[in-house]
Amino acid sequence: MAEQLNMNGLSLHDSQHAPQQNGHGPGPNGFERSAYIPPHLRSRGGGPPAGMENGGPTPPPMANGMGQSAWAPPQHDAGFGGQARGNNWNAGAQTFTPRTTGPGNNWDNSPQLPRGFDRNAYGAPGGGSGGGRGPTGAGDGQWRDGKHVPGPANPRMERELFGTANEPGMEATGINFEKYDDIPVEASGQGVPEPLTRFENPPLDDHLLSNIELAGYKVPTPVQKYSIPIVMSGRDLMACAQTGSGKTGGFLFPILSQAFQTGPSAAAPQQAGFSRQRKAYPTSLILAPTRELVSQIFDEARKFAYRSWVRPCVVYGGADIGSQLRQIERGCDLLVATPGRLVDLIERGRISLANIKYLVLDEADRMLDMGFEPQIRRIVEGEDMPRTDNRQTLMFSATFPREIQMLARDFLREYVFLSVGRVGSTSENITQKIEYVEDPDKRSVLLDILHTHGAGLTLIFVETKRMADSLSDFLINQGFPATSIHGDRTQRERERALDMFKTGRCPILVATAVAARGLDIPNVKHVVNYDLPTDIDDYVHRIGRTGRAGNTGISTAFFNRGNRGVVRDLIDLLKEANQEIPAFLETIARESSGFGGGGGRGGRSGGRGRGSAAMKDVRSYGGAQRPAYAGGMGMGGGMGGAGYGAPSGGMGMGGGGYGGGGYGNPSGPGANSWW
DNA sequence: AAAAAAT
Repeated sequence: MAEQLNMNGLSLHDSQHAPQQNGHGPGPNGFERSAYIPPHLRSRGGGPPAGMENGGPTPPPMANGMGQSAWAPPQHDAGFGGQARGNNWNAGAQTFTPRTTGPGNNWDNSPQLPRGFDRNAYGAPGGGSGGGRGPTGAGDGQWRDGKHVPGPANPRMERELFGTANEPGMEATGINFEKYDDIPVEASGQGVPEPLTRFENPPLDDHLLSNIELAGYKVPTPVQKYSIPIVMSGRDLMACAQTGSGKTGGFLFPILSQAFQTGPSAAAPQQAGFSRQRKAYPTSLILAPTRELVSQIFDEARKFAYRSWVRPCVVYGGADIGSQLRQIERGCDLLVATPGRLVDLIERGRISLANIKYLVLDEADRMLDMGFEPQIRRIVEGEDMPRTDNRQTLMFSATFPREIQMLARDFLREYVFLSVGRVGSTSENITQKIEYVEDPDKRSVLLDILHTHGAGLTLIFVETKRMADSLSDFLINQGFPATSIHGDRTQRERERALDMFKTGRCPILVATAVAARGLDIPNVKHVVNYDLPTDIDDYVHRIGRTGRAGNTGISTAFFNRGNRGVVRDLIDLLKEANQEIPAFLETIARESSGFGGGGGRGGRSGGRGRGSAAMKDVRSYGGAQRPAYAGGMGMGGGMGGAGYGAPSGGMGMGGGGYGGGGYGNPSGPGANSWW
């Protein structure tokens, strides 16, 4: 049972080994159940606000009616390598992150105290690290006497972490890195460190290097070349990069490298009055918008934390919270989370952010789109997270619209701005076809395609959840091995669908936007945009599910007049990627441009610059406080892939050029919905 | 407009 804490295992097995956590048991959980208040109803009138943010001396014992209680149920895994880890932290004052105060490289890892932080008190409450055999299996090492003592090799674990993942995806061999070398990267800011060229130079931690090798990564991707030295030198980072660029490694490598070398950070001061502290104090927190993405990042973290003292954990909604709680208790140094579930766990008093040294916001623009801003702000600013001076913050976002600039201003400190060109758009690994198909004909055209391109994984994107269901039902009725993934399916169904797809047992997956971004599914042969998205960036993300890592892929999009909103962007994109442009696209583009004085395009340009918003360091245009948004939209100078998106001429023109932009709501604060 | 996410 101590195996499998990977995501899938977590959700698939939870009902088996956690019966009493699910409600009707005696003790804590029965209590939990009856006291449960839905998150969105909490702290509105009624219930006392969580009065323990600052670790006040006498927090109410049941601040939220749950958690924090003294009863501490028996740990069923206690026999498996000791109970709560935490006895090995007497290693002297180690600081986790040398946060250099000035710019420049700092490759020696001499511990420095973060500014204004005195961390000599080593209370090491229950959440600590120690000899326990982490159930994640990823980190079996220890931090002992100021040294990193990696755990023993574990062939079975190696197969699980590195082997099987690579079999279908041929990830371990033959990665075509030439593709990556074409990706332009631009860094700006004060004292930007030199990019590295190889993982070994300047050196990452040896143990990390051995894990990187196990994973089959040979050369850093362009993002990694820049981000690794930036993070290692203690700087904050704002990176405009998309999935597929290797950004997960871009933040995991430097974070883990430093963690391996400097050991656990001091634990937060013990809160008075709590003898059984079951709170975890992670040192790294990674937030991402979707459960699948979080799961994927966690899987990567497990690989690179293999045999180390670092215990990665993952929490997200839709899965049994009980098993996640137990996982956290066994050690939680690097936490990957969706915002909602994390807030929940913080409210339950099970996670403290007081020890965070590294905060990563992945797909930040996506998180804002999904309405996570209040929760993110709460996590970053409204709980016990160290302030910007005492942590390192890395933000990744595909785009850099005003809202993200605001977040960057509030969350980052003297950040380095990194702009990474699109992967895929300029590469010719993907053959993009656009077919004119009226809505009622889509099904039969799809059948033709499936018959023609029989072999290989086919990913079909639709706009709505209902369509995802009905189309997959239809395909199944037609005898195709299809399944679907969308937000109304249960987490278990989602994971199962994804797994069936990845393993090829179900090589046709019908998906909504939930799968459009971030998901790394190796070996997708064909992406079908059954319904085109209204945002060209979504299109780029979707087709980016194929042609990955140097493989070739095909993309087919069904286009009709209902999609004329994206026709301009689509043409530009196809041009840029050296793809054939069907005549009907040009025709419809001409029709549309005469339409209401450009109203069709006005929304995008006059709005808040969604989509391909500038991947540009706004600070050079008047500082981060007042993003000179409409000013410098010249689309990141020299960035590949920046040529499309905003209409030629950029934002500056967009506002004035179109008279008709009645709904153009020119980027006032909070101009969130413009349709 | 749709999707996602804390129950």
